Amino acid sequence: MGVLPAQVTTRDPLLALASPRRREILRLVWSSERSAGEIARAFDVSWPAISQNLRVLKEAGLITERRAGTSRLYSADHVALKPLEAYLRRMWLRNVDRLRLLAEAEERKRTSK
Amino acid sequence: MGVLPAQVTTRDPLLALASPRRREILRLVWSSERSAGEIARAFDVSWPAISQNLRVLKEAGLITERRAGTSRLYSADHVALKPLEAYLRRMWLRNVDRLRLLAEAEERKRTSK
DNA sequence: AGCCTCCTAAAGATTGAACTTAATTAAGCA
DNA sequence: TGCTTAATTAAGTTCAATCTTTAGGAGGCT
Repeated sequence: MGVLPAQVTTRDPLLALASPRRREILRLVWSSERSAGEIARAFDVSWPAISQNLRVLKEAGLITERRAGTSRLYSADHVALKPLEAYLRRMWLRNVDRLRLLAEAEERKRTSK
Repeated sequence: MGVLPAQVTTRDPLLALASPRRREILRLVWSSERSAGEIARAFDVSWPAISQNLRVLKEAGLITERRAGTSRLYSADHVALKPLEAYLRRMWLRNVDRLRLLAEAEERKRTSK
């Protein structure tokens, strides 16, 4: 008698948050709705890469998607994120992810040449 | 003038929690100290596999290690885990990880033959 | 209709995570 | 010292995550 699930595939929220990239994306849509394009422009990776990450976040139920014309607008789902807010805010205060992303970029540059 | 870090390597706590296996381990040592052997016996994987996971948790600062004779005793670091407790308890109430581990085991069995 | 713009889907490469088995360290005890 | 128990380290394999490039779909304009 259960209601059919809204999402076909469901992902592990903590696995979704394991990626610094996705945490940065989440931070971008934390307090204001943003289009996929806006988000992609904030990073130094390809557009599809961001699109894929947005999907992971969406399937984990951490962000919501809304279509407006040709754009898709994403924003954080604060209801789902409630029990994680304390941790994320603390982490962002220390700018952990920014440092981690920089370190990873450096590492990639170092090993590729 | 900073104090030298107690851990040589430091890991991402959310990355550490991304693994259902490690979350189950964490649950085991949540309210009582347990030896590595005790923990390993609770799972259907090799001993070194558990040892590696314990290290990840330790380097993420989520568990503490104490040596007692030939044993090593692990327990959850509730200070570090404080901002994540709400989420973990909720997840464990729903037994999400147990189901996920079972599903993954099934999947492995299915695809390997 | 045609042609933008915006974005996702598909396919393939590369990297790293999580396991395996085998070897090693370290403590306790005869 | 040598043997046993307890656990990690090392080396190698497999699989999945994340990126890339290329192709496709859907809405809005003229």
